[in-house]
Amino acid sequence: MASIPLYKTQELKIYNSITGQKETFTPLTEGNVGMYVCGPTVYSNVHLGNCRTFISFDLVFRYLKHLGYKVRYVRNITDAGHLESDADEGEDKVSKKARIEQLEPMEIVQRYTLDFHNILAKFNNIPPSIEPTATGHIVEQIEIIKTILDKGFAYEANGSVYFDVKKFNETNHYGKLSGRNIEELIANTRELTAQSDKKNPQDFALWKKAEPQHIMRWPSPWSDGFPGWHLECTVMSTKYLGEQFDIHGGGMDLKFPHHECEIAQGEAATGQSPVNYWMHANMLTLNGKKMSKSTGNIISPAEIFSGDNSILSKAFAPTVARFFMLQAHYRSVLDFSSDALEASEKGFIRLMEALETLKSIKASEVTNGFDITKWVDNCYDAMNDDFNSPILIANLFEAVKFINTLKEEKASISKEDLTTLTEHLNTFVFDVLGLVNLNEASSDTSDKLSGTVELLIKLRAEARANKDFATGDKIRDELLALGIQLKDGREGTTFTVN
RNA sequence: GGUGUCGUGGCCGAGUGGCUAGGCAGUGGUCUGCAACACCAUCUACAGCGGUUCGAAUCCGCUCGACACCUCCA
Repeated sequence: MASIPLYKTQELKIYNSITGQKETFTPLTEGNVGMYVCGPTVYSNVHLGNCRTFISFDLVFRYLKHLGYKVRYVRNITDAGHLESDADEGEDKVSKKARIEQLEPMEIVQRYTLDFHNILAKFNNIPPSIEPTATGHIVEQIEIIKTILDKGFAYEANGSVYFDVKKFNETNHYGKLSGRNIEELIANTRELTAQSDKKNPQDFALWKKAEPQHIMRWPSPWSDGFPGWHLECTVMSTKYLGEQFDIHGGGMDLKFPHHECEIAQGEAATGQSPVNYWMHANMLTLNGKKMSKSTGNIISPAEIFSGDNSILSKAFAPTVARFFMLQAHYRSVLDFSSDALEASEKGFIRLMEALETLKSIKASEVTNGFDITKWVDNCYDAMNDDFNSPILIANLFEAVKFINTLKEEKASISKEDLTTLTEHLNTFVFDVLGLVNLNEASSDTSDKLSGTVELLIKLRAEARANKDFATGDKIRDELLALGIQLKDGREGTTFTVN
């Protein structure tokens, strides 16, 4: 791994959603980072929009690790299906799916947890350090409800326990993360239905009494029921990272009410705000609208990999989709389209080919045509500026241009600089961005393949030497039709497989 | 209706008070037996209208438009 310039490691800035500013990152414990990211509710297949968020935080995880931090990354699995709406009636999403598919709720959970892991692995995400489940932490959730009740920030009503937002707001600020105030919320919330147990519409459930038909239920001091959605993240983040920790991430759509409620719960239980840096990843859109399970405006990773969707012109490798996403900043909305993905794929291939080319570059006495030190600085500056992967990638393409110029022998590089360039380029491409070289992925068959193609290249070279261009072109064109492209250079002919 | 974000060239997407983002596509060259690849050069920009400023696409105001949240969602 490439060494990090010492003066660069202390310059990381993170955009903190709660202050709306980029702040210099200072962890609570020097050298260590605690990071929590809200995971999925596992009641259906993960879609590409979900994946973008987890790829964004995978980038954060990878870069923090690259900077030398010891990172504990906690990401939950929500397997206690929560209600489909805030109304008191309503079906639990996991139970509903279980009923429809005639399965046990935990079979649903298992199926979609496996899908989630499988897809994220295809995108080359590094698994989190701890991946706790909501149902595995019912006891802890009951305990924290007791604490919040003791502190007077919650009340029991008819077997359910609700967080008293109005009471909390007397001493704290409910709405500090999402920039709201309670008067505004009251003015914009519909009236409670007559049968609600809540004192105020803004109150949210910490514990819900289960209706008789509700399958997923646990005993508690208040009723047989299930915990509120916001509570699990409070419990699992603080259990594994402490009452206060460094980074809390999640999708932009979780900012309100989910993360707002987490802050309220944490402050109510401990008197301290739980999180130092809030990070929110922006949405992936399709046709200009947010991808969303409930509206069905989604495309699945499996469809990307197979090309099996009418909006796709072809299939795309997971790493190409990842590269496409990393070409946009994580806080920007990114619109998905087949054209955009194709453009990314071409750029990605050019990047990978330059990495291959670099392996055969010979060092000279001096470097001419490129400032390696400045380039390394630029790469770190990009990532230190709130994980700006698009700028990093732009810098990588500057290196690509230089490498191709070296190949043409129109520039030169010293031995030392060649080492620096190679190490840093590989580090940024593979370790930090988490991209995968497609040619190396299928190394099993590649020996036989390359042997075969080398033979054809030799035959073509003989034909061309004899001015038999028809045969030479036939070999070239038919290989191209198979996805194998021959490249004639001054050192002979090479090939790439698409 | 409330809150917030944004509107960049053919497409995708960065960034910025004066200094080329980058990728894809296009055009003209170099290379080649012809190509492809690569390289060099190059053309399309900062929604509109005002204001601040020596200077704004970048700051401020207004208008128009888009999106997100205010109900489950990454």
